[in-house]
Amino acid sequence: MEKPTQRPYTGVVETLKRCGLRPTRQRMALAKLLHDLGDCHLTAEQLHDLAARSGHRISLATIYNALHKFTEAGLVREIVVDSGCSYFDTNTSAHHHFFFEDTRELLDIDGDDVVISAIPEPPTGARVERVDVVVRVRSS
Amino acid sequence: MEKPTQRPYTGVVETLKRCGLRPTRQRMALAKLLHDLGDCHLTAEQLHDLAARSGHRISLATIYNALHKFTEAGLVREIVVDSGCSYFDTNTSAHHHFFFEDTRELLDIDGDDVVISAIPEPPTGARVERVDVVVRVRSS
DNA sequence: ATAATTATTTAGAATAATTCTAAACAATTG
DNA sequence: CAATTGTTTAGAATTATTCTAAATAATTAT
Repeated sequence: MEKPTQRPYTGVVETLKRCGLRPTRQRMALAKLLHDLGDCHLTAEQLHDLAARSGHRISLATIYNALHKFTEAGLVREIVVDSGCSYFDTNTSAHHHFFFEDTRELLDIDGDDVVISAIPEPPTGARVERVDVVVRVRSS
Repeated sequence: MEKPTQRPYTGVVETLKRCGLRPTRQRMALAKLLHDLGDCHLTAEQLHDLAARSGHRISLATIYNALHKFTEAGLVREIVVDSGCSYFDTNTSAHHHFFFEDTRELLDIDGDDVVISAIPEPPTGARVERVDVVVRVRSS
C-alpha cells in the first residue's frame, strides 16, 4: 500500500516521467484513476466514462492515445479476448484470464495457477513476446 | 485423404446436412473451398476474396453468416488474437497458436506441443468452453 | 410436380470500435 | 519567456461486422 500524500499526483507524475511520458493533466488523471482502481480490466469506453464520472472531461481519442502509450510503457497490458474490443489490464504481472463469454467479462488467474510445462520453440527469427492463456467459460 | 469423386459436392453436402445446415449453393462452395485448403486461418474478407477468385460471387454478409453457422456446427473454429478482426481456423482439433504480431499471421502449434499441467477450477456456475493458448511472437 | 412454408442470400444501410487529421494547446528546453 | 516539441481535441474517416427487408432458393406437404 502506498502512503497517502498531500500531493495526490506526485506518484503518477514520477511514474509517467520514468516512462518518458509527459505528465499532462489528462495522463495524470488517467494514471491516477487506474492506479486507484487496483487490478481490473477496462475498455477504452469504460475508462472514458469513469473519467467523466470523476469529473475529467477527456476526449475518447486521448483515452486511446494514453492507453496505447501506457501499454508501450508497460503500465497496463492489452488483452485480446473479444474481436469486438480491447481490454486494458492494470495488472501487469504474469497472469492469465478467465473470459466469461456470456457477460464478456474477464477474471484474473494467478500466474502460479496455470502451469505450462512445454511450449515449442518459436520459428527462427521470431522471439516470444508473451504467452496468453485464456480459459473461455460460459454459465452452465 | 478423401477419394476423389465424380460429384465433387457430395462430401460437403453430407457434412452440411449432418450439421443441420441447408446445403445451399453458397455454403457448398465455401465448405468445399475450406475443405480443399486444408488447415489454414482465414478472415471473412480473405475467404470472400478466395471465393471470388474461384469464380463464386458470394456477398460478404453471406460469408459471415456461413462462417458463423460453420462455427456453431464445429466445422471451423473462431480464433481471437487480434482485436481488429476474427480469424477462422479450418483445423478444429485441439491445438494452439503462434501469432506473429508484425504480420498478423497465425501458425498452428500441435496440441501435444503445449502441455498445460494445471488450470484452476472455473468459478461455480461456469463451465470451461475451451482453453486458448496464444504465443505472441515478433521478428527479432 | 406444385404450392406453401421456411430458411437463406443479398445489397446496402447501420453500427461500433478505433484511427486519422490538422488545428489549438500545453509542457519542456534553450 | 520565446521557441520547440509533444499532446489534446473534435470531428471526419476507416474497418470489421451486423442489421434490414426484399428477393430467392431449398424443403415439406399436398
